[in-house]
Amino acid sequence: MLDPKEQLEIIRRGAVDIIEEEELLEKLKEGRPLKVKAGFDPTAPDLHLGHVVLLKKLRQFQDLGHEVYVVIGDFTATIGDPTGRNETRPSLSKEQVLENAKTYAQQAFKVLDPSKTKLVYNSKWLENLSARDIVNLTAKYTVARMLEREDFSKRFKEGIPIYIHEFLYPLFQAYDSVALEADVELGGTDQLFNLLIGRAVQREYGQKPQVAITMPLLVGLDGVRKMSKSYGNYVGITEPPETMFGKIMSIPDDLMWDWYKLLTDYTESEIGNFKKLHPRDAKLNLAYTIVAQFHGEESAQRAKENFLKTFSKREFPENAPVFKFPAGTRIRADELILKLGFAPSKKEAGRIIRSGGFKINGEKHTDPFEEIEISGELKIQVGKKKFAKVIPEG
RNA sequence: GGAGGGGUAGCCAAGCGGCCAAAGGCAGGGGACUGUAAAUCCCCCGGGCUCCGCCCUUCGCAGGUUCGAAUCCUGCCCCCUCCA
Repeated sequence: MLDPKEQLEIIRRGAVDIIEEEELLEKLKEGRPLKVKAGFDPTAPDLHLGHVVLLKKLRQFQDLGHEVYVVIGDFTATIGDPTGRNETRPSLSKEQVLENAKTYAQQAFKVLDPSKTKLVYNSKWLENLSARDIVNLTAKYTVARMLEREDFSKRFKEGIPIYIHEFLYPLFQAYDSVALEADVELGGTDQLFNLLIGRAVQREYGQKPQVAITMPLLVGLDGVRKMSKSYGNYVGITEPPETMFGKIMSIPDDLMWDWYKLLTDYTESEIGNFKKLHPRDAKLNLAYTIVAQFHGEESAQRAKENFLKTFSKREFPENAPVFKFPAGTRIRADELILKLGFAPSKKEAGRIIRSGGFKINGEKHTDPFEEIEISGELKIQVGKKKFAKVIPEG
């Protein structure tokens, strides 16, 4: 194992807060593998680059010889984290949660080392708490302290309802730490409060408090809000290389340095060098690097070439999805677009066509009612990003 | 339990008997420009109809009054504020 100070150095990289660093150093000096915990909400079954920031840090811990506990919040998922906006989160069925958890693990192992990862479900211990246990747990924390949490206090002031069960969420998360006797808990900066409650509650249960480490929240494709599936500004880690590449290329320039820092292993000075490049080239490299992490160098290379051809040289992408229609089919333009799934309604398809966003074999067609005959291969383009090959069959 | 305020499209928010598929903003889509960046400009943004017009469904829910309702009345549900 590395020297504690060197370990600390690595751990500190990219982290926003380590509470308390002294304590962490102490724990590291004990020379044992630390129990490092991070929770994941299995409500949506897909991990995105936002999660990767955390996963990468966990991976570092593993590489330093520590033990990572991925806590699937299958129980807490049914409560819903009080983020304020997703209040009516549907509670998921058990099967659904397990299903999601499986995908989660699978995806998480693209970053984590499976042999050093313990996958645990918090229903295992939370489900068996009695009313008395819960009362005991809730007696460990005060309403005043709970209201310190920013979104609670804000909602409280603005008169937006706060349900009592929402107070339970952080307490249960804290209890996870008690159950696991966690040494360290990792989370996004939005988790700081919950992580701190974990410390307080562990102390109450006679345990040494965990060290809370927060990582920056990755800003999503829009360059404004944190990456989140519900904002649609995310890059899923299982998305095909081409899609990933394209999405990354569309982020605002300013954002790319954050991404470099949080999603790649480049050093500060290397990143500094990229800043001297044309922003487009720096971004191409970013996209390449990230895609390579999940799909390998080869796919990344292909995705890059595909990108350059399609968007710089405006060539039709050879790997466009293929749709087969019976030979000689005659279909109206707007209906075709709808069939290809490139518009949510015929009306919308019509609008796109009228405004010039529809091309067949590179030629604009602006009449939504045009009858298109499918006799040979047609290269269809809708908007800038949607491509399909339509070929006759039979 | 009492008094008052409010529920409008993905979100915010006008409208308060006809000209309302419903102003404006944001988000989103298409086009121009370009580096699928940003900024800017133009167009669009409930659905259907071969569509410069017509039809259907929408303004918390259910009824009612009207030739005509998002707008008025009744009941119900939900939210907020103050008081208890």
